Amino acid sequence: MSEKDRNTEEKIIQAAEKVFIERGMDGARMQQIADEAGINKALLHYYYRSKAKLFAIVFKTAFKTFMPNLLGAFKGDDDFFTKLRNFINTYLGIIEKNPHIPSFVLHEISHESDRLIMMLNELNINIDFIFEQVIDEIEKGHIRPIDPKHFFLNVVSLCIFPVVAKPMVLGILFKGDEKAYHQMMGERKTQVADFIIHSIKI
Amino acid sequence: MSEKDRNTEEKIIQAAEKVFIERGMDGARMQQIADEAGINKALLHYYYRSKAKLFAIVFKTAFKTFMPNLLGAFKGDDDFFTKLRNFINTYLGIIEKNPHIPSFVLHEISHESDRLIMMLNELNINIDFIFEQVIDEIEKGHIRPIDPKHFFLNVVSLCIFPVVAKPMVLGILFKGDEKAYHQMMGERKTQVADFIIHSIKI
DNA sequence: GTCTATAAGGTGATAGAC
DNA sequence: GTCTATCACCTTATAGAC
Repeated sequence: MSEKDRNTEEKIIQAAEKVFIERGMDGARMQQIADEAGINKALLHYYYRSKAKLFAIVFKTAFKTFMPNLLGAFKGDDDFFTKLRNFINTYLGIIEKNPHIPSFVLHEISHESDRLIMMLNELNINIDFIFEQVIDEIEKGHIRPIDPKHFFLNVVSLCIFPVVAKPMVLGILFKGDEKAYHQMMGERKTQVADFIIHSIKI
Repeated sequence: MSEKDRNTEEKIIQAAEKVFIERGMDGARMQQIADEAGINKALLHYYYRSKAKLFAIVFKTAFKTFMPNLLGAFKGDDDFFTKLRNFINTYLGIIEKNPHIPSFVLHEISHESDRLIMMLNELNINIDFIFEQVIDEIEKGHIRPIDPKHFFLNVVSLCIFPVVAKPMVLGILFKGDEKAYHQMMGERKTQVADFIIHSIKI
């Protein structure tokens, strides 16, 4: 594969990412992707046979970003609360750098539960060990009794929702003030962790 | 307006709601809406001139469902915690009955922040009085110090996210078991309220 | 590998008969 | 009001020259 090829491939993927994430599969246009990449439609099909194939590549990458292997934060011998803070810090950091990924993934996957199940199997995600840690902490009397599934769902909800609903949050909570919104999002790492820990710590 | 008109109009709107909410503006097809309504495309355009106009009607209704006037839960003389529980109960109840509305609204609005701002102005939403109540409760020593905006955002996140991310939650937390997912969602009213109140109550 | 031109099929919207 | 037929346009995808 020549240098030129790699550059063009790269340019196409980057353009495709931008357009697909901005407009979704149905709203995206091959023409716009070509324009964004500085080439023409024919070349797009030369490299990636169809819109569907190109989308699949973009989606897969986005999915891995949305669902990174950050469960590692819960491995190791740290204090449970430390691990929790690490998880939240890492995840909010990723989301901060890729703020449009969550809504893209959630929207596109809402019609295609089959693909989701395949991807989940592929990534071999298993979070049972987190549930076990929660139960362990309850038994040790470190945290109050709480259903581990609700607990985990709460953590993730508090991290992801504010970016998925950015337009609403921006409009209602900040009356359109982008700067205020970003400042609030910056505070979120500590705010979310504090909120959760206050809720569960005995 | 004759009885027949009203029935056809009604049928069209219901069909449009189903298709638009399922596939989004870009993914929806007038043909599918016509089929769903048991009529043909021409009649669709006879009643509602264009796809855009029909979509606007559906979206507006969905938006009002997504953002109902449930701030009323925070008015009145009840205990703050009672009001909070009422808010969560009411909102989760609405979401339970319209589980596809949130992701539809959030997705469609992500490209059209102009329309959003207009709608928000139209609905004249003002939640400052909730922030004041939070500050009041802090000063009275009923709840710990917390930024009211973060607090409110947390409440809403915990309510909405689990339905927006249903496919993910279903796949990861419940390995595809729909029944288990619905049972969990049923527990959510008390779980969310308890989680929040544990976090803020002194 | 990259381009222009064009095919092939779909989609929103309208004309016109009933 | 409701239908069939059709237009005009758009979009993906390919053919073929360079």
